Amino acid sequence: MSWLELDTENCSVQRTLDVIGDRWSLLILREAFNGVRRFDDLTRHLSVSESVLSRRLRSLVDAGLLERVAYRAERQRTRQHYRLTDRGLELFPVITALMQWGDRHLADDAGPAWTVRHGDCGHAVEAVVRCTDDGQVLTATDTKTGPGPGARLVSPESRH
Amino acid sequence: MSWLELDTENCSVQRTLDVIGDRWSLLILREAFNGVRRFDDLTRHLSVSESVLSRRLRSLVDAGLLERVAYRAERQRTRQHYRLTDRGLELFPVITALMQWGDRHLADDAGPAWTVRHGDCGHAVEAVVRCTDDGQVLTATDTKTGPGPGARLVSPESRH
DNA sequence: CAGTATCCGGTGCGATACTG
DNA sequence: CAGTATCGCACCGGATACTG
Repeated sequence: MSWLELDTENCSVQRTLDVIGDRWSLLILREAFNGVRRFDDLTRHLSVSESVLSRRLRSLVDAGLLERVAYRAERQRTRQHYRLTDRGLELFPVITALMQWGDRHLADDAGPAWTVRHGDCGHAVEAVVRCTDDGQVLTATDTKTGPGPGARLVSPESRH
Repeated sequence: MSWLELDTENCSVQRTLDVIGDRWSLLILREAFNGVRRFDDLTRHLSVSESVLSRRLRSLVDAGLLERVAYRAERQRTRQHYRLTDRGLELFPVITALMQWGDRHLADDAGPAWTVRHGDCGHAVEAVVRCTDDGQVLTATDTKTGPGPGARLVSPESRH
């Protein structure tokens, strides 16, 4: 028996997708990364109905990715916005990797609609997988996948 | 008017999600990265019905992420498997970033079920966003987002 | 401005049965 | 082993109306 027979029910990819794997969450988060954080701005930027946006925002707040904050600009009335938490900010590589793949494979002839640049120097950014030791950029074939400490076997009843 | 009023319909995140943003595609691809590539192995590893798996595989083949290949091991009969294309392999940062986030925020006490390591040296890998110039690892707040060559305005009728 | 409540419809999914 | 065909249902999302 190889590790290929390990269960994937507790896989982190699956668990993450259970939180943000629906049709709207990642798009809402992308807007939040871009600075669009108010309810009505989100309804304009995403063509999403108010009721759906409301539900998604609540689930993202419940999951600890966004927090609802009241704020008041100088001499203006109080408004609400949804701010990324640290937990939410850590999804930056996910969003960037999705964007990068789309830029490379699905962009218009004109090019991508958005660019993300390093604030300090203005150069483009890239999402990569690296070795934590020497920092070398790795492709899938440079890596080996194996069971981790939480590994479980594929349940017997699903085997023939 | 700021670039916050730019349209996001042609956003690369959205386009990518249109291809792999459903409930199963990324899990199928994760299995493919792990070396699980035959139809019946996939049905055991993912608790997905055969009809759904069939449809998802076809859409992934149509999108050019997988290719269906017949092969024959020594003295065995011909079998089929679904192999990642170059295009599919380039989703490695997406899968890795999702897994990393789940490892950090949603794992069991026991730890994650899987680990991905650099084949040469055995050290763990990480998904990061870097500056293409100096290679510095960046968080969301280190970056600036702006319109790219394919940018479009938010359509007037959706504004008030 | 910032939502909630309600209803309704389509799509995707799962179960089951069947084929080469 | 590697799928396809069919069907029913649940859920998600859209539209609309309404509230503080």
